[in-house]
Amino acid sequence: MTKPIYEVKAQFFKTLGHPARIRVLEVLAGGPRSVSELQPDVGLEASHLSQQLSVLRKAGIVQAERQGSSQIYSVTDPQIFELLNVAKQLIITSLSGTEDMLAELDSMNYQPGRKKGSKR
Amino acid sequence: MTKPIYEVKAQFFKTLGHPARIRVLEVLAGGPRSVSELQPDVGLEASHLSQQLSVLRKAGIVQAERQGSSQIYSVTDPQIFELLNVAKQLIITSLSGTEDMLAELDSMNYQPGRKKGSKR
DNA sequence: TGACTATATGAGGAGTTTCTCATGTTGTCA
DNA sequence: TGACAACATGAGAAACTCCTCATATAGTCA
Repeated sequence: MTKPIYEVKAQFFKTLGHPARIRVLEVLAGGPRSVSELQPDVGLEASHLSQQLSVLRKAGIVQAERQGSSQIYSVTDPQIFELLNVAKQLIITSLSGTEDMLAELDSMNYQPGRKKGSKR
Repeated sequence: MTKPIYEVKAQFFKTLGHPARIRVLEVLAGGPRSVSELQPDVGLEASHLSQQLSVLRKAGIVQAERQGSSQIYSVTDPQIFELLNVAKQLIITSLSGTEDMLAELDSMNYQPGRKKGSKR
């Protein structure tokens, strides 16, 4: 009952298809972190974060190691960051194609009065 | 109201998180195709395929061009194939890590009586 | 124009995911 | 041992996604 490749791939992408899970990976790019270190950056309620981490863990994308009373999470395979980078590239390229989003970016740059750093 | 990067990324991966949509991209790797050319390979009922194509279109991952009575679909940015390849690599590496799946692969190789080529 | 082909859109049930709240487990430290 | 901290798990409502079926639109060709 081995699944066809495209199903495994789709499942894999699905696992990445959640803002909090992406956020976790972005933070882990800076090195291993405990759950309580992740929490403020990801900004989820503790149990919810735990659930999202469990999704990433079950997919084999991150791994946890107990250290005293904390669990230290880290990515299993640094290639994941390459994937995130290619995705970013694709998004940038694609933004240049869709007029409205480009316009939005434009307006961000051309209005010096706006707090540009206020996102996030 | 610009979305934070991790939301856009998550949305992007979500778009890839469906077997049929991955399948479409795999077929389009061989060059542009009309909907009716895609259909047998993807194996969805026509209207369902149309809906999935619309998801990919709205995400800017594929584009359609009318040619007579057919729509010819193609990928917008060939970098998407790089993404699919990195994903494949990650999956392969990750398979080597999870014992059960490796065992499954093993059993495929060690049973000569089985039709190995029967998938897909 | 009418019949036909190719593709798209909409509505709705079934299934899945997300998130909250309550509770469980495991480790630390006094 | 008991109290506390750090994390995980489970149940359930709300929101979303998938898929089917019915219908719509656009192009071709007689």
